Amino acid sequence: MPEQPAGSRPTLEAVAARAGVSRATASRVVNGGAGVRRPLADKVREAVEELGYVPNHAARSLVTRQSGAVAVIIAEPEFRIFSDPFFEQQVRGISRELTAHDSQLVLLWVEGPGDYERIARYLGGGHVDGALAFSLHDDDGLPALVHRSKVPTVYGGRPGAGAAAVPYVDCDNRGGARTAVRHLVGLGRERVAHIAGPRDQTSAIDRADGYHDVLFDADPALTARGDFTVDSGARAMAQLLERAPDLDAVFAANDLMAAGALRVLRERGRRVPQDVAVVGFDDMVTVAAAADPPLTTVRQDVEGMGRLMVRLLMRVLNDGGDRGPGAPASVIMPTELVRRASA
Amino acid sequence: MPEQPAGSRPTLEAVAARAGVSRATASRVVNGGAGVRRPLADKVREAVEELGYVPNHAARSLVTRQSGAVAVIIAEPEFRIFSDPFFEQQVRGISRELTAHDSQLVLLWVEGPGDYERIARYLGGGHVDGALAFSLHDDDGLPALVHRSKVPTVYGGRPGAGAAAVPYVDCDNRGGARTAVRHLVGLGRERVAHIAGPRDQTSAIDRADGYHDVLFDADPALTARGDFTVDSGARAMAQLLERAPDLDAVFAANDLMAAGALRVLRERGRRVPQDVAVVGFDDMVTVAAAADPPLTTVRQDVEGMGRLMVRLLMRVLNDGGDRGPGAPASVIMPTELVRRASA
DNA sequence: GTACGCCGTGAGAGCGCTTCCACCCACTCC
DNA sequence: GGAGTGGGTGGAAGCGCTCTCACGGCGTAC
Repeated sequence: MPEQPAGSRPTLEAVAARAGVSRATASRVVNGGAGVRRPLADKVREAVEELGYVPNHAARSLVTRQSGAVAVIIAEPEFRIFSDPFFEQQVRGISRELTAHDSQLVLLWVEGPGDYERIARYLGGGHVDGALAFSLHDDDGLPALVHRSKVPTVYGGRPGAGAAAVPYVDCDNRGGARTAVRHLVGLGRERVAHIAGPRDQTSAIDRADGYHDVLFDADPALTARGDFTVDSGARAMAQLLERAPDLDAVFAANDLMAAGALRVLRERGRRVPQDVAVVGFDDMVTVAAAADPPLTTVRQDVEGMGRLMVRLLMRVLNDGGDRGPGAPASVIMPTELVRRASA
Repeated sequence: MPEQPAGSRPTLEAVAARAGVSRATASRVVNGGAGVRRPLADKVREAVEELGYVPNHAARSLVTRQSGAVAVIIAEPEFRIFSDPFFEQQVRGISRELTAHDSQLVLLWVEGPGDYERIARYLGGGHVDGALAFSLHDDDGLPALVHRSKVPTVYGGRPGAGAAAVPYVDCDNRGGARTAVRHLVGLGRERVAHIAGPRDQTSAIDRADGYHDVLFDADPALTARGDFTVDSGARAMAQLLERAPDLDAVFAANDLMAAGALRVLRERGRRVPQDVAVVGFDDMVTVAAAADPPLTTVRQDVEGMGRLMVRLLMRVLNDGGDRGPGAPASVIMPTELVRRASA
């Protein structure tokens, strides 16, 4: 039965009094108990239990100068955000790992460049110990801004060439693309087309590079560009069909565009996979498995990437500013080809 | 050119010194400046600017006993989380509105019932001023737990009968369903089937109720149940076709199940909408518009619901514990029928 | 011309916690 | 047996902020 003054939570002071020790000792026990003799420590823990003591985060944070929170900066352009469970899985991974590190997740949703000022102020305000951000377009100003705020940050996805050398976590876009294209070639396809993503996104670039790694002398007519949306995939497919009616396979830089391609192929009477084999990328749950026919695609462990981002950040945070053995290396995660009916 | 001791951020003290006023006055200006004469206030603001002063949140929070943060509790079962941009939009709306209220968004991802303990401790710890949660299944223990923590909370989605009377924001599931079914009837359809959602989710129940509002004497053979996934929709459709081969329309309780239904109808050679008209619910971007044929569906303003949740919470927070004119009423938002090709 | 009141300002206490430092008490070593 | 050592403990100083309260100066009313 707690016996503090009603309406307010018990303080360390109260715990100390009840345990018959000083506040200093009580504090030590609450924070792990190193250097406190057993019987005393037990008495304190008992008092904590009885009083239902929960440390006041603000007070602790005030003196330790640590917030115990990490900002997750979301700045995806709308078209991607709304149509992509990707984000969700990644945040889930981040959340899980953060919990394991006793840290809180503060979500910062960026409403376009006009909002950067606010983000900068927030980060500069010392509300969070570190930040996790996602790389977008090459010309985005966010990374520079985050960098200036001095808050340790780890990126999801390889930042564009413009950005400074920052730790990031990405999947092996290029290798995954190679696997996809090799699979198509292994199926005996001889005219493998590529529906590429936006020029200014590293994931799209890397996937296109993977395509060219395998098909280094590919006919330029076999490549069309989309913007990662279903419609753009459909348009690209239509273009390709016009430019190269003899194509017998398509590697799309993501599942959404592959779905668009599938639609156009069906409309034009091309059978998948008999006439044209199709491979996507991402293994987006709602899209790939639900497509008709179900999509063969390249899977990446998005949740795992989220977790890894947190681990990397924690390492940076623990190394402190001492720059340890250099900034922690970035991590590239493997991908996996998921075979379904489309190729 | 800031002139504080290197490495540490300027404090109010520094601002006050530079402006030649007391810390108290500086504080007043920083917090709106009420009751401070113009010239002094200007001097303080100038000092703030020059020093690049940002208030220390922990210190402020320690004395005001307010965190300026709101928890968003996510506890969806996996199947839904992964396949539903719903969550994303809602969080986006919440984030936007929270920003407008100068509050931070702390994301609490619940990893199943075993994780409730942690959530309770966090909420009880006074880290947040309020919470936003989503109602799930009737038998979920979370609402009770949140309620016990005394943290003011607003729900997204009408909580089940078991929950106490809590403020919530929901869309007009029942009315939307009525509109959908009336549309089908208006098209001249005479055998309108329903693919219902899980029994223990209020949204599914309300949508089924809407169906029965219009078709109060509907043939029970015309209703099959799914669990809001694509596959379950397909299974339900197959069942319906078997039980009532003469059906000429289907109202599915969500778009995912409608997509599953579409697939089965196509496989069985039923033309949509000529033979069977199909209406979904939610207007899920990736699903409804991308379906073949594009899905006629009921749209709800998910982002708007998110924003409303925040406004409701802010009202509760501002009314304080004084219980004002009773707990704020819940809000039901209108829905809208989006006509595409499937009906 | 004096008394009263009010508004604007500053001094200072204190929010709950961590942590430095001094102290004390074994215990060991000469 | 006395001095030195070291680990365990408590006292107390802040961390940076808000807010109460006392004070001083000016305006108004009598």
